[in-house]
Amino acid sequence: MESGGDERATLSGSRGPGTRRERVEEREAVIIGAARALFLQQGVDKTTMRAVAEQAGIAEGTVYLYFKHKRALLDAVLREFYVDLIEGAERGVRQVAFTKGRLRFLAQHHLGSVLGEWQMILAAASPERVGAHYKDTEVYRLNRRYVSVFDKVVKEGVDRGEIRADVPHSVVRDLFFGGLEYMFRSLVLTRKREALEDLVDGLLLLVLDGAAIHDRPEDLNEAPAERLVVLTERLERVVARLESKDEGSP
Amino acid sequence: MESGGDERATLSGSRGPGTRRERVEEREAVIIGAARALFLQQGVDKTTMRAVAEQAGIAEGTVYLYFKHKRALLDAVLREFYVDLIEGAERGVRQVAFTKGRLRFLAQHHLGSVLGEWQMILAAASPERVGAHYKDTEVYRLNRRYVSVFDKVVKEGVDRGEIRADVPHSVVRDLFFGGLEYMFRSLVLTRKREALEDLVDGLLLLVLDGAAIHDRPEDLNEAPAERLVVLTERLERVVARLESKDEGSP
DNA sequence: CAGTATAACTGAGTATTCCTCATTCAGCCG
DNA sequence: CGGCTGAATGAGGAATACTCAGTTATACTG
Repeated sequence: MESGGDERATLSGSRGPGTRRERVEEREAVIIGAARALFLQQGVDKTTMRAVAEQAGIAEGTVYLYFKHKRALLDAVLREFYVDLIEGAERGVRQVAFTKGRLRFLAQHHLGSVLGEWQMILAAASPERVGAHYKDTEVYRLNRRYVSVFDKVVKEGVDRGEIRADVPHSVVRDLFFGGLEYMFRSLVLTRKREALEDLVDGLLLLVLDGAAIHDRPEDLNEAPAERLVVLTERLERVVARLESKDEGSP
Repeated sequence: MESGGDERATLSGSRGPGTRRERVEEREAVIIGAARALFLQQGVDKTTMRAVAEQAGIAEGTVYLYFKHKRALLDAVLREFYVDLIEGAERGVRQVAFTKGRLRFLAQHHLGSVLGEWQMILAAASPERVGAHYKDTEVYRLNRRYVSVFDKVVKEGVDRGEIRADVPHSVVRDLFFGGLEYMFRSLVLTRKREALEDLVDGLLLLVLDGAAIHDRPEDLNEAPAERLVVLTERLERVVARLESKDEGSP
């Protein structure tokens, strides 16, 4: 799929920007760029391969020398998109100290990127993506890498005592990214992009503090001994379960 | 689009199941049913109009007498889907008393319905749906009606003092449904459908109580009983972590 | 009941689009 | 300069959404 080898290409290319190999890669990049622009502008479905070729300044058949089908081309575009997204997320997280700030950054970064290129995100989530072989694709792995940036932030937050440990990670993740995706749809629909920061604040407030009202102060001081008893029983049950599981497996 | 009037049709239809009008509507329903089955089974894109016609027992051209294009047919199918969804949601909410229970029902109902017919939900969220004229479509209005069931529950929760009023409604809604959609994707991907109820519990826990830990620094230096409380909370966190790590196998 | 107007239906044909492949082109070596 | 190999081309095949001229079924009238 990725073109034949030709490793013996020398620097002797009198014409063109460099070696044969370099020219091939250059052209691949041109095609991806053309596709990305068109996909973004008019959507994936409405972009014909003819238009991509035209935009790239080559013949239609040539595109198929570089990408087996339209889907492979879309994958390459998605790859570029994800690489940028991941890069930005990792860099930003490194520059912020505490969990809340990191989550705020991730949310803003996600919304900002996605608002610019939402066709990509939708394409990445298109029907076939949910089907059988999705897990074998590179886009899936890229998605995992992106999501893992978030996971790491949460995990560190738990270790620091900033985030509760009794909520399954997968739920936190789904809520965060799912919520973001719906918020971005609302944004696109209402076109009120200036409200982005307020939305992110609302998201954080909700994800961190919840929607319920608790009049807890009394609860906390109520019968500490009772709570310890309950807790001990829970601990014993967990340990028992863990022990029995260890026996069962090698 | 919806066939000519013919309001003067009498009961005199000697053949067929009834009047002309009735037969037309009957056939429309048959087409929608055929399309729904095929869309569900193999996805919208891979379902050809020829296949729909065949399944409905009519010629391909006839389908176009009832639906202007494939998209219109999809809209009709979505309409049916949403009507069922809304009906179920309203009925369930009526039978549950408190906000938390209602939200739990809505989440389970949504996940259950969507797991059965996820192709529909994905189709409803397809790229064009986010574009310019989405707000003019009937699917948009149906979606609003469905979502408004949730909104009403939240609003009542606020009135009763069960739900905080200082979180924007739109954010709660996006978080809830967006989270559900991502959770359902995880479900489809991992195929662990038996975990549905646990997931819903996690969602509610998170949406209602939040992910953050709030310890009160001043408490730390107070009476032993207070410190016991803090200690207990820490223990609880550890237990929860053990328990959640233990999740996944019997 | 025969005749007819009209609604309902049909499927071959059109246009578009993804993709293939026989042919042509361009650069590099002896 | 001649020949060879990889790159590029664009006409053509196949699939599919949609159209329309022709056909059939139905309901109404005399």
